[in-house]
Amino acid sequence: MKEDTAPKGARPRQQRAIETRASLLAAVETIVAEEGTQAVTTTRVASDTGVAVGTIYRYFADRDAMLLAAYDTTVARLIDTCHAALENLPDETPVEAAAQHLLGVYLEAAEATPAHAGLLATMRLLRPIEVDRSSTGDRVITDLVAPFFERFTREANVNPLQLQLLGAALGTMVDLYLVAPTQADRALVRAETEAFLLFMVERIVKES
Amino acid sequence: MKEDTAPKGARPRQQRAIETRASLLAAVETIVAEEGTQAVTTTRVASDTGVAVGTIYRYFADRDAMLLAAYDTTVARLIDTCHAALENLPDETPVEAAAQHLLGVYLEAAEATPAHAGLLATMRLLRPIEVDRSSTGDRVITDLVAPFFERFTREANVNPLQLQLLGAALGTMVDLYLVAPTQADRALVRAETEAFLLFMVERIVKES
DNA sequence: CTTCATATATGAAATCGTTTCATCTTTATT
DNA sequence: AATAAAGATGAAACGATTTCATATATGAAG
Repeated sequence: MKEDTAPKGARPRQQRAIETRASLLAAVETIVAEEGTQAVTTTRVASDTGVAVGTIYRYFADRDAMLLAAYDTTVARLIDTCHAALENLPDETPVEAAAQHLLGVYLEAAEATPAHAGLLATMRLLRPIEVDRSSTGDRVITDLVAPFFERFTREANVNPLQLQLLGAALGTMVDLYLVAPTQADRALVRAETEAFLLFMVERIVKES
Repeated sequence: MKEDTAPKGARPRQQRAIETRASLLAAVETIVAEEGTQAVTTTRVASDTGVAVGTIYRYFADRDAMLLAAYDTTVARLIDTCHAALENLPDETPVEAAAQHLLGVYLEAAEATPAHAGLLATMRLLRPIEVDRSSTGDRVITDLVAPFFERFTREANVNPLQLQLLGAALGTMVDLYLVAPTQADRALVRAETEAFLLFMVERIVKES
């Protein structure tokens, strides 16, 4: 009996499908970087990648889901870079120095990701802040900031709300850093961001 | 000779037009508050207000412009409330106390504005951060934060970038405050926000 | 109070983007 | 080589945005 075809949300099983999915996300990232989120239309993504429009819907429930997936994969790549850079830190590094190092690495990685600001803004609109204490919409918090504090403050049970606050504020500061037109502006934003980060680190560590 | 009709971007001249424009913006705010930005469609706004769809385009260039205008007017109202509350502060009030007071007033006003978070997120997407040192997209910075520091730090020429940084970070913190589910969460977010504000005030004042 | 220029409003139709779905092709397995 | 499941297709349905030719309302001038 010829049953139904593969379910909608199925993870790709064939190599071909994995490549298709990746090319879709890459196209989204490129378009966002060059022309902004509004230029990301299903027809545009389809023609840029050479697939049919219908194909997009085999990988994402709708356009919004595609944009969110693009944010997640882009940021996941960025976070991997950060984690790799943190591996090299000696275990006895104090939290403050580690935080400064992490910020520097993140800023550098974000600079090399032109779609960063656009995808972040889109994510904020599509996944409005929710405080359910277990999952935030932003991978930067769950995958980078939270693990950082778990590693560097041993006995701590850091308040998730504080982490979200830190992550959200840092996010907007990074945005400003990325769009700063002159080198002097960048330096100023970076200095303020670093100061804020250290301020929050102290508050968080003090409470644990 | 029957020339062309009124230009597109013309400000309303008749009482009728002023009311129409206001009713459109009020409808947008209501829809955002109750069902989110995505529910704001031109047909929906038209039917909610009882005007024809075409009429919307006599007041706004397109749907995005309408949403941005809704943000601006909503926030302008909110800022007026804050300014009124600051009037009553004695002149000799120190900056720190004034800042705390301002924050409290703003949070209270934002709480009474259900469309706040939705419109803010939309504004961030539609008006990406630009650092041209003269105009930011966010009225909270230009109309509230900047005047505050001009009033409370006499000799200061505050760096606009610092103000943007402060405004952007505060904005995300206020978002978190508004969605905090429990009273305890709110209290925590508020305490952190206040601490951050005072931290920044000190940095800004110190440099002037 | 009539006229007339201009402001404001209308809504059907053009346009464009999203989404569905019946059908076709490819892949991997036997 | 046969076959079942995965993957891909693209025309068509749907829905939202936007335009525009036309109609009505307003207020100032006579």
